[in-house]
Amino acid sequence: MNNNSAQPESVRLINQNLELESIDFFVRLMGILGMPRSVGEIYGLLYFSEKPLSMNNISSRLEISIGSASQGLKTLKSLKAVRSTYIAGDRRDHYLAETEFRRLFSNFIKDEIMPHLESAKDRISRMESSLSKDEQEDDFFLIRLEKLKKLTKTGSRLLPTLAGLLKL
Amino acid sequence: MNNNSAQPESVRLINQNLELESIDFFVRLMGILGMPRSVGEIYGLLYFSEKPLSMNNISSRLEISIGSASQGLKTLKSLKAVRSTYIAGDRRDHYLAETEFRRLFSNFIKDEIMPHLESAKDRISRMESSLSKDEQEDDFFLIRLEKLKKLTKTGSRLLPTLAGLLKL
DNA sequence: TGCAAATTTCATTTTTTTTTGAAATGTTTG
DNA sequence: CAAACATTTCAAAAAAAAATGAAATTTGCA
Repeated sequence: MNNNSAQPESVRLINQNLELESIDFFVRLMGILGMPRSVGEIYGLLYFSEKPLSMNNISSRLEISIGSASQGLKTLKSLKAVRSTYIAGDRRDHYLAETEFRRLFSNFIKDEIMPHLESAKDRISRMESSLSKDEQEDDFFLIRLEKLKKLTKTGSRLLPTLAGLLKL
Repeated sequence: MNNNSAQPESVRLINQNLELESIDFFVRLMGILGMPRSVGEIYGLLYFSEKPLSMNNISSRLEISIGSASQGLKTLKSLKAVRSTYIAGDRRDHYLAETEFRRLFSNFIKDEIMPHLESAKDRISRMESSLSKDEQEDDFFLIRLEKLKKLTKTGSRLLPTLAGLLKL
């Protein structure tokens, strides 16, 4: 069943080890960010690929289904971690890794974290309005609410700044 | 007297709404950090509890198994997000939320992120030594490796600092 | 010390997430 | 325009993660 028959493009020699280490590296990194394995695999493969790869090529090299490849590329595109490139005489899309981690993280924060922080603010408002008369006098509750507000405020200020600090 | 079923301690009125919003809040926050739901539930419950709660109390109020409660408290203890308190005349442990988010995040970074960064460094070394003669001359590979090194270096510098910036 | 309550552990079950694969849809070009 | 290829979508299968619950262990006190 080792029939990966049609590999039309790139019969170049590839540094198998580098590729495997890269995939491993990014599977873990993406894992920390809560992304599925396939997303890390695809990015890791593209990261050290000099030429753009087609979806088919990606899916056969990584031995993942084209469904997974399509889904994973969609995720990576939405994070702008990957971009597609035109290749003359080939109607397929070809993908390249975007290697500016700063932008990558900044998109991640914007897409995956900030929406939570926004809704957290509403939730805190609801907490405040649910306080009974007694609780409104009780420092215990007031202090804890204050801490939550500071947390979300500091978060919304700090996180978008954070990516900027990555001068990569 | 069988005290499994009833709540022996604290028959005080509890602000049900506040509690639910708090649990919701922390389930999501912990979720971002990759923690299971039960961990967020426990912390959310403790966060607005004026008195320390026993494990049994926690598990029955949240309707989770004591196994889950034990496991979740273990995680929270290891992050120092929770501490146990002695209560006279009661041999059970009682838990309180630790509300200094700064320390909480700093422990999270130390326990959950830094180890990955450490092993990333080894992985990058392996990548370097796997480069062929040709690749060692090829800027493409050298630049990408350089970027990975900068990423891990900046990460190990920035992340531990980050928690410190949270003046909460 | 011995016993019972409290807690931890961990094999099993349940739930959630991810992947697959095939059908539907979209796209290019002969 | 149609047929050939390329991509997306999504129900179902597979895999991974979390929760359960009961047995094992630990702890405190009578």
